[in-house]
Amino acid sequence: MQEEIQKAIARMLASMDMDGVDFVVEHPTDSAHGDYASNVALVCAKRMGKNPREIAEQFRALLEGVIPQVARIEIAGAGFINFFLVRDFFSEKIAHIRSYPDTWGYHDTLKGEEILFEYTSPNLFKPLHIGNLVGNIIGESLSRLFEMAGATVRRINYPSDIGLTVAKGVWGLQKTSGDVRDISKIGEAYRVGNEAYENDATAKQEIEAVNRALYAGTDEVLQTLRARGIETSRARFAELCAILDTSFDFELFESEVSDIGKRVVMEHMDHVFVASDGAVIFEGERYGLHTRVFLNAQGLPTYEAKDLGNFVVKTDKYPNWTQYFVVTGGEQREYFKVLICALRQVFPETRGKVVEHVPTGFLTLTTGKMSSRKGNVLTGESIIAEVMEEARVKASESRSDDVEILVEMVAIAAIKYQILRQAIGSDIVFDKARALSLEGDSGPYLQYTHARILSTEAKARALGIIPSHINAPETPYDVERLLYQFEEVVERARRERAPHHVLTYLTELTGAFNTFYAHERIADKDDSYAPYKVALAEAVRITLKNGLWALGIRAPDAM
RNA sequence: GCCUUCAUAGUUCAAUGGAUAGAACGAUUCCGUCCUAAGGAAGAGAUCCUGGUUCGAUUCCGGGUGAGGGCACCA
Repeated sequence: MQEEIQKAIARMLASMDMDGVDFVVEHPTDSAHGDYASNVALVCAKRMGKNPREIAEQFRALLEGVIPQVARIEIAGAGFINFFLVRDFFSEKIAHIRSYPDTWGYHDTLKGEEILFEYTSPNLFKPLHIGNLVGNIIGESLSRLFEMAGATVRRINYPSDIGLTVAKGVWGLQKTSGDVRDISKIGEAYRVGNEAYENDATAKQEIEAVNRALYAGTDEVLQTLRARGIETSRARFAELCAILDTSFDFELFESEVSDIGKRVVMEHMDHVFVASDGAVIFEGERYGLHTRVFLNAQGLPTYEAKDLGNFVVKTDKYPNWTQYFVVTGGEQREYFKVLICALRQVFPETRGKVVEHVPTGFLTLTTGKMSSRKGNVLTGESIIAEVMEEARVKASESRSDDVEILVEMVAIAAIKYQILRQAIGSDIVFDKARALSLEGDSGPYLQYTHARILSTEAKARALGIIPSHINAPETPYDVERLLYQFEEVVERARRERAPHHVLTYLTELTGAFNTFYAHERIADKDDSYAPYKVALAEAVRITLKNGLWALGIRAPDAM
C-alpha cells in the first residue's frame, strides 16, 4: 500500500518533470491525520518557489482518484498530504489474516538465502551469565525475523570449552571436591577458582599450570574432570535452551577451531598478518582501526585467530551461506571491526556478502556493569527462577490446565520483553521489580490479551456467532487501522536488526484492542456487528501470536 | 591520549528530518450485576548546554559537559 502511494506520487512528479525529489510516505502519529501521509509538498516547496500548502492542494487535485484504495486526501498542517484508505481495505485485511493465519507477517524478501546466526556462546564452567541470556534472546528473535522474511536460518552455538576460565573451574573442582555432575557445584568451583586466581599468587600459578596442561591434553585426571564438567554444563544449557525456546542447528567448540585458526593465520603471513615482538599481529591501523594480536609469542592462537577458525568451520558446514551474523556484547564492538576487516582480507569471497557483528547492550543494574568474574553474580538461572516465582503467585488464579507450563511461559515472556523493549545495542538497565511486576507494558500483558481473545471467541461460538468481515461498521476501529501495519513492522525490524519495533507495535496494538474490548461488547448475539467484531478480534489474536513468535515468546491459550 | 557508543517525564523505554514528543511504572482520581481487572478511563509530568544546516532538528553537522565500552599477546 505504502508502495502504491509512493509510486503514484513518483509518477505525478515525473509527469511534471520533477525528478529526484526525496519525499517519504509514512504513517502519521495521529490517526486523525489519515492512514498514510506524505511530506512531498514540503520538499518541493523551495524548488517550485511556492508555498507548501498551495502545492499540496495542486498535488491533491492530481492524486485524487488515482489510487483505488484511497478514499480521500486531505491537506493539513504545514502542507502534509494525508491519505485515508477506503473502508474495505481494513475489512479485507481482516479476511486475509483469517484466511492465512500461519503466514500472516511472513514474506519472501530473502527467499533462497541461507543465513548463519551465531549467538549465546556460553562459557562452559562459568554460570550462564545474564549477558548470555541477552545474547540468546536477541539472537533468537533476529533469527526468527529473518525466517519470517523467507530465509533459511542456521542457529549456531560457539561455547568456550578451553582457556583460563575452564582452568579456574577445573582447579576449583579439585579444591572443593565438588560433584562434577552437579551444575551448582561447577558454578561454585568456578567462583572459588576465580577468587583464588585474583587474590592468591600460588593459586594463580597452579591455575595457569592447569591451563597449560589442559591445552597440552597430557594430564589424564584433569582431562577427565574437564570432560565431565563440560558434559554437566552442556546438559544444563540444553535445558535452559528448551525453556528459552531456542534450538541450535550446529555447535562448535573453541578447542576445535584453534588449530584451524592458527593455520589460516600462518597461510596469510606477510600479506595480511605480520610478525611483531615475537607475536603475529594484524595491523588494523592501516584501516583506521587498531592492531590486534592473532598468535601470541608462544605461537598460540588468541581469540582472534580462533574466530577465523570458527569462520572456516562454519562456512565449511554451510558452504552456501549468504549472510553471516555474530551476536555478542557491545564491549566487543571494536574487536569485531578489526576481526571482520582481517576476515575480508583473508577470505576475499566474503567481500560481496553481509558479514556483520550485532552488538547487544550490556545489562546493568544500578551499579555499573555486572561481571560474572566478580562475586555478586546475577546469573541467567537466578533471574529466571525469581521471575518464575512471581509468575507462580499470579498464576494461582489462572484458568490454565497446566499451571507449571504457564508459569514458565509467562516468566520467559516477562524477561524477554524487558530485554527486547529497547533498541538492541543500547545498554539495558534490568529493572527486576519491573520484570517481576508482570503488568503494564510487559510480556504477560500481550499474552493475557491473546488468551482473553481466545476466550471471547469461544463465547461467541457458544452463542452461535459466525465471524465475518462482510458487515462492517462505517468507521474502522483504531485497532483495525493498526492491524495491517504488522507486515511493514516485521520487515523493518529485520532490516534494522531491531526487534523492539515489533514489540512496540504489539504493545500499541494490544492497547488499542483492550480499549476496544472495554468499550464494545464483542460476543453479543443481538448486535448485527458482532460477527465483524469477532472477526476483528480473531485477526488481532493471530497478529499477536505471530508477533510474539517473532520475539521468541509463546502465546498461551488460557491464563 | 586515541577510537567508539550514548544523554528524552521522578524511573525504565519509544519516536525511517515532520504535525500537539508516545507508552509503561510510580504518585493522584475514577470504572465491579456485563465477553478473563495480568484490564479500562481522566488529569499532572521530559528532549544535557551551545552554535550551525533546513520550510521544519529529539533526530544531521561543529563545540562543550557528563557517562559507558575499547585500545598487543585474556575471552
